[in-house]
Amino acid sequence: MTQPDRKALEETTRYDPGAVERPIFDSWIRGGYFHPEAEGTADENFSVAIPPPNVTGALHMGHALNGSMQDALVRMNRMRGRNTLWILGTDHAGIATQSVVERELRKEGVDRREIGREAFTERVWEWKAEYGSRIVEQYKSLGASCDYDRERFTLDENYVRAVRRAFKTLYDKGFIYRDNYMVNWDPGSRSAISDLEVENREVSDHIYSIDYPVAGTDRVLTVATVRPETMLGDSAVAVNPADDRYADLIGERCELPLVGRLIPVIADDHVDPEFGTGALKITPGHDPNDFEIGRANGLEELTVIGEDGRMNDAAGERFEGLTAAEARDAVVEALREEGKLSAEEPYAHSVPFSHRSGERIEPLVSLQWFCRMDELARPAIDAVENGDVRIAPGQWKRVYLDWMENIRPWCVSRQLWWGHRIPVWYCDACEETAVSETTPERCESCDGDLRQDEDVLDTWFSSALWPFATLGWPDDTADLRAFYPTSFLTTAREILFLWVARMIMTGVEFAGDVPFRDVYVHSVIQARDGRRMSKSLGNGIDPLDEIAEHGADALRFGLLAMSSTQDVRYSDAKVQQGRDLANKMWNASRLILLNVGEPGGPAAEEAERPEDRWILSRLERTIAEVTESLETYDFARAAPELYRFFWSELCDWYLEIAKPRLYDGDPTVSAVLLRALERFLALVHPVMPFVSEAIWAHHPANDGPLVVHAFPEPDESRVDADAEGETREAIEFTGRLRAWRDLAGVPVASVISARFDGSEPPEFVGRLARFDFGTGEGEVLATVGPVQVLASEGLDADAVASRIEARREELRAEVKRGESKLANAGFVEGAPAEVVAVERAKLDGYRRELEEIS
RNA sequence: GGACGGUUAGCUCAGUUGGGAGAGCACCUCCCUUACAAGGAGGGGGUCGCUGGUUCGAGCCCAGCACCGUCCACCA
Repeated sequence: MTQPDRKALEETTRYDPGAVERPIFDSWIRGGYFHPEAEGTADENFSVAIPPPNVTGALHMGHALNGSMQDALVRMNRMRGRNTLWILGTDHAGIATQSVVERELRKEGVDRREIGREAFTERVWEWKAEYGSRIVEQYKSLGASCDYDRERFTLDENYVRAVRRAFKTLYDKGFIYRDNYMVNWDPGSRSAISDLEVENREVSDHIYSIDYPVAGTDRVLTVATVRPETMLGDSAVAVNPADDRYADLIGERCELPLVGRLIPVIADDHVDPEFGTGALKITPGHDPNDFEIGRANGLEELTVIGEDGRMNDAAGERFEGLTAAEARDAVVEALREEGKLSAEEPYAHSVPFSHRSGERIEPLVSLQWFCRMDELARPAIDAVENGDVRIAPGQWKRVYLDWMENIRPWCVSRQLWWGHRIPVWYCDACEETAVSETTPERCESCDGDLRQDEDVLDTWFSSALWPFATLGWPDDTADLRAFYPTSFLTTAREILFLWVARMIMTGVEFAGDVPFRDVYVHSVIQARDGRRMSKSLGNGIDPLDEIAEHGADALRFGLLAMSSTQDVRYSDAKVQQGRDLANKMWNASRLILLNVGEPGGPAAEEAERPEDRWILSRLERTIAEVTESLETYDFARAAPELYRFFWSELCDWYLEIAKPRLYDGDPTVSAVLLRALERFLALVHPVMPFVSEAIWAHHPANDGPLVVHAFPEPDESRVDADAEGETREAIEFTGRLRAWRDLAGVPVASVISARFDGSEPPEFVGRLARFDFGTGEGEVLATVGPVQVLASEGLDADAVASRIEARREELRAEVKRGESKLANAGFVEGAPAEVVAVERAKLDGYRRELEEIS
């Protein structure tokens, strides 16, 4: 904790986040405030598991936004006295990390296959030790109050046990199985990937019509295809059984051009007679639809494209070794030569690409491990339907349920070296398969040598266990008992299926309860151009740059303020607003803290003046509003509300109103200001932890750091509607007088002589508007409501007259509007009585003012 | 092909159950007034995407259309 330092307070007229943030963060760490003991129950405690960033990653805006949201709620609950844990860690991120290290090796001229699996993974671990947790350090810059002593990694020793336990359990239940099946093959990473890692992109291709001669006849079947290169692996031609044009050909054979193989003409309902020629070439080895049709009809699954994305020897000498793209041109050329190409037209369609490598997916049949999801999904569907897990905003609940209802098997094996190696061992001697949590020495059946499966698991298989594996599962640990289930999850919607849904499934299955009670799906912060921020587009903005320039509090405030239910374009205007607020807080606090009297005066509660009661009342309303906003994840409402109260009500009005009394040492004002400042600092701390803690260090009531200060509860007894109304009226009237003098062209410095007709307003009205109501005599030049402005040297009579005429014009328009509205029988009879009454009162007011003003 | 969002001031976005269109930034005028010029006071600026409908009254409700975005989808 920094020591209160009056000199620093006097001299520092500008808040400098760069100088303040790190020492404050270190003091929090030293105090151990982020490291709770495993005590109490999950119901009493508050816990969050951070979405683990990739170990290769750097903090980006999505992390910064999500981190700001989590930290706001974590800090608020910690301040409320709950035993609070925010667990963080990183994900080993199979493909991403392997690629990074492979790239490094390539720079040294080394291929990973040369050094072998063991040496390679050793290199990855070295890389991880050196660069791996950079992102964890970056979370500290943001001020994230995670428990850095409990940092986890998805390849930790204990995590390996969790993954193996999960795998074995699912295997024993029959959910996990191995099968030769069509998968999304990513030639870039040379691995299978899951459906969720595939993105469809619109591509301009050509659609080709190819003539397949029907054997023993002079007829041809013309098929349409966008992938002519796969015809080398065709096993059949299919037509719709109800299609009269081809009914007589079913059961016949076609001669496959270029290849000469005879393939059957089969009937299948999947064929749409309306599309193309109504005849469909069937390549079970290289097309997901054809694969299904092939299996249904017992067709041969030929492979002509290999795992490297090139044509293999089965494609024939002429094409072997070509990439699929090259082979396409070559096959088209060959067909043209043979006169088998009857049409070629441009064709736009969507094509699957690997989300990881960006390469075009090559559907291939290969031997992979799959996890059947339907039975796991059932309780996870129930959990959301019955409210055990609440998903907000509401539309995402529907999206989640739709996906879960139609869930398909998950391909969990990856042909990589970096990751959780599949815990399956094969015995070549007796062909036994062993699935085990621990590494078996010998084959149990024949004592033969065992060989572990070469593949690793999908990264998401391990992250699916995150909320409980980080707490020690599969052991029954104190952490699990104290902090599981976690309290909530905030997440980007792109990982709703990839991660969130799977956590719910595994949580129910393994940990016996849902992993979190609330899921809040936040918006996406887009680049200024409205697209996603991305490295390749070069339109990203680095949150660390923003922190360096404006401070972490400013970035947090800005992100929360701009976060919305809809996606939003990043603009640093809101971040600057946060920076300005931090500076304003600092300077207003200087004014207060350097001028308040000695402690021991009357309590704020005893204040009697309306303006004192006004600010205390406004404060409590603000506390209620901000608290409710935070509790409902409405950060975009909470942040501006904090700004509005502090800047506009406390600084612009109350401090200006109270200054003379403050300088005079009025003890009531001191008490009011100290109370307001203390409660506000605690209220704003979850959003802007650094500046609030920095100011708190100088507050006389400081008896410990703000990070563990009580979060303010709204105090209804301080809400005072009368004082609010009275002061609001005085403030509005001050504004009218200021506007009047501005339009009348009165120089700022000159005080306007005036008389007040009736009982005088609060002292501050005249002072802040620079009107002197005490000078009785003189010619009345104008009236502003109850104020009679007296002629004096500084007043330009013409300007005043035109100002008055302008106002009268406004009033006449208002009167007209009100009269016509009230003359409308439909309105008077149809609208609620109070709406009509309000309208009448307004009309009366305008009429009165029109009479008064001259 | 389905589904879900969005369209409001020059920019980025709010707008609770339908009762006189808001904020921040930008802009204009004036002010270095002893907390803050990253400041203070005042001000200008909008056919709420388009077309119909319901209603005394529509940014808000209903129907249709247009454009932008996201997700899901095995039509070659």
